[in-house]
Amino acid sequence: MIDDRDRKLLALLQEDAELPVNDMAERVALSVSACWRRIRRLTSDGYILRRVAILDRRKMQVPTTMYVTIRTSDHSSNWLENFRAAVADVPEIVETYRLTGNIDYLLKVILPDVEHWDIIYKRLVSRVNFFDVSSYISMEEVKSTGQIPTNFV
Amino acid sequence: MIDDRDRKLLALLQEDAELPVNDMAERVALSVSACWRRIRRLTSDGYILRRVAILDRRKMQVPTTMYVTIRTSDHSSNWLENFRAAVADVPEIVETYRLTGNIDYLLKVILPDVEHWDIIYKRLVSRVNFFDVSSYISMEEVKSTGQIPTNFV
DNA sequence: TGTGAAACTATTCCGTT
DNA sequence: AACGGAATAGTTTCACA
Repeated sequence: MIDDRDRKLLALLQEDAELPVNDMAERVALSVSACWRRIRRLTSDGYILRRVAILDRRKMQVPTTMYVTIRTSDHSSNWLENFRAAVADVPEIVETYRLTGNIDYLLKVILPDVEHWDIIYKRLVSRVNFFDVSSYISMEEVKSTGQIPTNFV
Repeated sequence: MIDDRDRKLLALLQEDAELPVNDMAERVALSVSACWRRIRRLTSDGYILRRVAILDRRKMQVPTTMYVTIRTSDHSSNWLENFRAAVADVPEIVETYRLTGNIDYLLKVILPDVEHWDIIYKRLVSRVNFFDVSSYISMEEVKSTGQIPTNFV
């Protein structure tokens, strides 16, 4: 189990994984070694999965976000496997969820521009059959914390 | 502008931001100093925004993902400001996009369990008026790379 | 562009509570 | 079991060739 200090450390690391242990130790009122041991434990216990760099979408020339809802009439495991493989092969599709309700799948797609979706779309439908594919362009990112909630009010 | 080596470095850093410069240098066939200078440039030019820790959702007791579509009949800037503030105040809402088409907003919500959505829902509707709120539970994360595409086939 | 030394950080060790 | 302090090991950073 983790305590409030651990939670605080995890929140800090979610914000900035480059903070020196020294600084983190100060923020949670611990010695460097105690703090370091906690971080090691949180890592080996699997709370911290990895540390990654966040890149600038505009700089990387992929500023466009689209969401795509998918409905299928074929609910066989064969179809799913096929779909899964197709989705895995397209780097522009960064997230895919199977949902409850009248939408079967939701894709998040990251693209250089809206027109590029057509290429991806064609690549998908050439490999998988769909009953319905509806796409929504993101006009504005109102909120985006890459962080999971660590505390609850 | 960035070249193929830069692109490779960025891809590596997106995968694992803890790699020592030494290792990265080997992977792109560069000297440590040359590689280090590239990384510094990529950072100061804003390609690399920051480095963050990725936490385990299950370990953190928030395994549930929901997507919520929102439609409003009030398109005033006042409503938007109100909505934006409400969304900002809820840590469980990790992403919010304004979309084209018949869905106005799409929320991604991270929760301890499905039941918890009711609490969030009540908190939202107490502050903002909605025309329609539809929620979809994620049954399965089919794909999720926290990475933006760095190269195109 | 590369070398190597200085500066900074992470990590381990050990005695204490 | 977990802490703090001190010693050690490893990386990053940068001046200079």
